[in-house]
Amino acid sequence: MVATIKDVAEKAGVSAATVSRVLAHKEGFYSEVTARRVRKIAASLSYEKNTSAVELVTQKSQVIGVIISSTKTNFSEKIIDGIQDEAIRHNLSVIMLYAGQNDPVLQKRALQTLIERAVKGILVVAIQFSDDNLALLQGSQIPYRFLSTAYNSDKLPSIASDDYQIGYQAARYLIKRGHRRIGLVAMDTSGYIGQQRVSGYRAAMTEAGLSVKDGWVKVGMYTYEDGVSAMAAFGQHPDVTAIIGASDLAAVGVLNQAVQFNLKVPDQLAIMSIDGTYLAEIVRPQLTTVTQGFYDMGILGTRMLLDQTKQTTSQFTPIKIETRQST
Amino acid sequence: MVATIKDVAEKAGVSAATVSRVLAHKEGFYSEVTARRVRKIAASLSYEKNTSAVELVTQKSQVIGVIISSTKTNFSEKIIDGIQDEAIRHNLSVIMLYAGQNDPVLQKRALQTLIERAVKGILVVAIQFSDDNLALLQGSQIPYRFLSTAYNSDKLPSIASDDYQIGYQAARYLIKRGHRRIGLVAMDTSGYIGQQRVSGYRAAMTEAGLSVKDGWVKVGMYTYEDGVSAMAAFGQHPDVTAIIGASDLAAVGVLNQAVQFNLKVPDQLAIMSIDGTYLAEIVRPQLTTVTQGFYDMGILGTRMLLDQTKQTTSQFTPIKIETRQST
DNA sequence: TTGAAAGCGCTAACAC
DNA sequence: GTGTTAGCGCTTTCAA
Repeated sequence: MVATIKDVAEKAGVSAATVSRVLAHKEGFYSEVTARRVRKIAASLSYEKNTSAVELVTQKSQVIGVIISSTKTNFSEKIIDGIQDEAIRHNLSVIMLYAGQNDPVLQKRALQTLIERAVKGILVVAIQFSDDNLALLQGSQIPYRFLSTAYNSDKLPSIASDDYQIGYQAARYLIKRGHRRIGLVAMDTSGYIGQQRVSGYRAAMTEAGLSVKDGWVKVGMYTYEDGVSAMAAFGQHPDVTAIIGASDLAAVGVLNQAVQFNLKVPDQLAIMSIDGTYLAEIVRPQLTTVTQGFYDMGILGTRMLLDQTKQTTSQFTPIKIETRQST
Repeated sequence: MVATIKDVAEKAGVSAATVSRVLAHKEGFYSEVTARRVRKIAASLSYEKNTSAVELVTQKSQVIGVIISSTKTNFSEKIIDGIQDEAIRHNLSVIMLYAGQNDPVLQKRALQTLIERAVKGILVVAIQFSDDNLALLQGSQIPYRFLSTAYNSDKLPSIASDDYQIGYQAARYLIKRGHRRIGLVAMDTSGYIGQQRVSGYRAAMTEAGLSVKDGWVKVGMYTYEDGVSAMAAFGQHPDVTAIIGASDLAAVGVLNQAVQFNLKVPDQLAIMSIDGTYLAEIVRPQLTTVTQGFYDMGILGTRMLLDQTKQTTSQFTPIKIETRQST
């Protein structure tokens, strides 16, 4: 059997309360002498606090839960780094749960695990919840925040990039460089993010007096394969001179297929991507990107979770364009 | 306030015991009529079980904990997929905790979080624990298993690739293709894995009557940058005709630096990598790899965690060589 | 088929 | 400084 606080108390010749106080560092509630004895015995017994009991009686937890998708786009890592770093600063533990990309059952499972544990807050990374899971989350009384998933309404607190601006800035950047025929590929236009980006892109085109031909916008799910097949659809002699990939991975797909077609990048075809993960830097040519502030999303999200007063305010983290070799 | 079992019981006009039985699906302990009423009221109150209380009283948990490193080599993802899939099959929840790569403090923090929660089992992925953390884990009475981290001794249950074989097979593959001067790069020889791989590599060389020159083995920490600088150290006119990278990422570093030197891959320099993640397939030329069975490690690790009888048996998952364009 | 009661391990008044 | 006591929300005998 695992040692309990009682075992320690008994062996140390004190009450459980005293042990509790010593182990919780409640300064000034015990003498150094007892403290030392208690600590020694606790260690010798391999005593570990039973968190279930602690949380049950204190009615609070020092844990924040993060729900992430097992997505193939790889930016979550940076968001998580941000969350971790900020959580450590506040002396909180972070537990992460996987939920499939668009699987309501897995989402619910992850969510429920967190709610039942009454975590201090929930961060949902890059996942769009189904309606009933959203209701479950909202009914739970637990502070939450969506990272990198803007919902259509401002009623849901989220931290993300301004996806309209992403589309707009990317297109504008290419237009400024002389491109007039620009493709946008692998975007999931069934979601808000994709819709916003396409809108931004269209706005930039229109603003420059350019029209968008049918076929220039190719939808997908941000994957590598979507990039490949989009480029394949454009063919060996694409009628665009530049393509924006919906993610770094998708852009690499475009790039590889373009090379396959013997197209010189960036001379015959410019490629730009969205995200700005390490991938953009390790492929050749390196990809010019609209880089998102993922790390900051993690930091900010964690901070806001703890600051109840700001619960419903959504926020954008800044984006920036990093010029590399592909444009 | 959040609704408790008592609230539900009261409103349903039954005892807490009955509510508990209904909600835990203890067949045959209640009538369908009460069950229906209880369920309806529970839902209307947004009642959620308090897991702390459940675990406190039942003394067990349906959760397995996974400790992962925030490493830059990116294979953990597949291991985690395996863990998830197998866990779902057993109706278990999985929570993941980050621990820095080699930071005993973060390791301890993660470990403690898990131990205090009395999880059903702990899986440690790609992390080498410090001695005291190892002691902490072993003293906890919780089943555990190391994935992709073989320890020097067979006393610690682990599931990993046979790293000696990885080094041996990789070198042998290249030797068979006619290479006689082969480099090995970015391996961390302060750890067991790196040591084993180097031994295997040396054995294959010796077996073929080849000697290993000073400078052919360059150490590192499996990173992209290590690959780059190793290749830089070999220079524009390397005295090897093939290089084995310690990870896919490291091999990409080698590749990029080689291309920078205007070396044709694979004609002037063959490159091979270890891991076999998606990276190897999306770079050009695609990398020939010693592919590890990461997904299977996850599956197997989870399964063995639950099967106490096999607790201390270590096991290897098979490796295979996938020929691609870089050799 | 249901209820009463005990108790899991811990913390936090409150008393001394 | 330290002990006593009550009770967090739940499950599980035991009794009815």
